[in-house]
Amino acid sequence: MRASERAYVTLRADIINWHLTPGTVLGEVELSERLGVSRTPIREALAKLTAEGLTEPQSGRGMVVSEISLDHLDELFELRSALECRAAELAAQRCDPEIFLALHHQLTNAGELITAQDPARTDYYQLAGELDIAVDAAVGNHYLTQALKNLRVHLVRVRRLGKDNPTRLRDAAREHAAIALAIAHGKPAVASAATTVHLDNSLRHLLSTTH
Amino acid sequence: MRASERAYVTLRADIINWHLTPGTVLGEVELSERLGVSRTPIREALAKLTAEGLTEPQSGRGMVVSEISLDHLDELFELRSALECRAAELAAQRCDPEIFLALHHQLTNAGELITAQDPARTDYYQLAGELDIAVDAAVGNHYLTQALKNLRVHLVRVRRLGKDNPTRLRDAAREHAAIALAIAHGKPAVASAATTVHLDNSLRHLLSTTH
DNA sequence: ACAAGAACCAATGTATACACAGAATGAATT
DNA sequence: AATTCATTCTGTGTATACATTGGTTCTTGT
Repeated sequence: MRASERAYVTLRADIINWHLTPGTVLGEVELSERLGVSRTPIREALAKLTAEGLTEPQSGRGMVVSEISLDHLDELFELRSALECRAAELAAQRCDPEIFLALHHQLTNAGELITAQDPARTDYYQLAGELDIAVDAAVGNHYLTQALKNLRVHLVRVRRLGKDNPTRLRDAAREHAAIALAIAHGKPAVASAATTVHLDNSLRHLLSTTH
Repeated sequence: MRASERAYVTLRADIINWHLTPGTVLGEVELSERLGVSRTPIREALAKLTAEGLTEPQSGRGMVVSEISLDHLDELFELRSALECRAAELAAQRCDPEIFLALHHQLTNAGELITAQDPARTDYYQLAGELDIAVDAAVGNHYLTQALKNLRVHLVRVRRLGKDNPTRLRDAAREHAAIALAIAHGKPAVASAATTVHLDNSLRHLLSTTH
C-alpha cells in the first residue's frame, strides 16, 4: 500500500472515530513525524480529506479538522433527505423484491441486536449499512451513489454527537424496516415518504439529545 | 497565486472547454513542462481534479480526462433532478419573491439573447447561471449548494455534447421562467414539478441530438 | 512463428532541501 | 506601561533527486 494511502486511511479513521476532534490543527511536519512518512504523502492525504470535507484549510496556515456544528445539522439533513428520498424512490422502481423483503425481516427483528453486550452497536449499524448498500445496488446510479457515499462520512461523525438511546435505535430500526418494505413492494411514493419520516425523527432526536 | 492553483485552474478550464478531450492521458512530467512548474503542484492539481471527477486514475499508471459517456447521462440527470428539485422546493419556501419575479421577467424575454451574433450563447448561459445563484442563495444550505456546484462542473461539459438548437434554448428559457415564477409565488410543489419537466426535456433533447 | 520470460525504460511514489510567507516575540520609543 | 516596528523563527510552497513499480520490448525456446 502506498504511504499516501496509509496516511489518508489513518487520518480519516482518526477523524471519524473522534480521536482527532473538530478544531484540531494538523501540521504537516507533526503528522509526517507521527506517521513515519515524509511530508509529500501527508500533503496528498490532507488534500483528499479536504476534498471530502473532513478537514479545512485554516486561514493562511495549516489544516484543521472541520467542525460538526449543530447549527448546520439541519442543512446536512436537508441534503441527506434530497438524496435518500430519491434513492428510495428509484430503488422501489428497480429492486429485486426478495432482497428487500429479507432486509425487512432482519430489520423487524433488529431490536435483538441492541444489547448491553454491544455498546458500540456494531451489529445494528452493520445491518443499517447493508440496507444502504442494497439501496445503492438497486438504484444502480454511480453519481447518486457517490454523492451518498460522500455524505455518509459526515453522518458517521454526527452519530457521536447524539446520546446512544436504545429506545430510539429500536424505533429507527422499525423505520428502516418500513422503508425496506415499501421498496420491496415497489412503491416509490411510500418509500420516499417513509424516508422523510425517518430522517425527520432522526434529526429531532439528535437535536433533542444534544441541546 | 500559488503554482498549484494556477495549474488546477488551467487544467480545469482546458477540460471543461474540451481543449483536453475525454480519454486524454495526463502525464505529470509532460504537464509540468507545459505549464512551467514542477511536478509537485501538478500532482496537487491532479488530485483536486480527480476529487471533482474531471480526471480518473488510469489502471496502474497516470491520469486520464474522464469520459462523458452518453450511457451515463441519464444517471447524471437523476442526481441532478434529486438535487435541483429539492433546491427549488426549498427556495420556494424561503426566497425573496422580488428577486425571482425579476428573474422570471428576464427569462421570459431571454429569447432575445439567442442571436446569431452570440454563437457561444454567453448572455443566455449567464442568465441561467444567475437563476442557479439565486436559488443557491435562497436555499441557504451550504451542503446542498456544494453538491450542486460539484454537479454543475459535469453539466457544463455535457453542454458541448448536444447540438446548439436555438428553438430548444428558447423553450428551456421558458421552462426556467416557469421555475422562477413558481419559486417567486412560494409554491414548492410547482417549483419541483417544473424542474422535473425541464430536466426531462433537457435530457431528451440531449439524447435525441447526439444519438 | 508464437509464446513466455527477462531485462530495460519510463513514469509515478517518496524523500529532502531550499525558498518564502506569516506569525510571534522582543526591544525601543512615545 | 503600552504600542509599534523589526527581527526571528516556524511552517508551508516548490523544486529536485532518488526509489520503485509497472509496462514494453526484445530475445530465446518450443
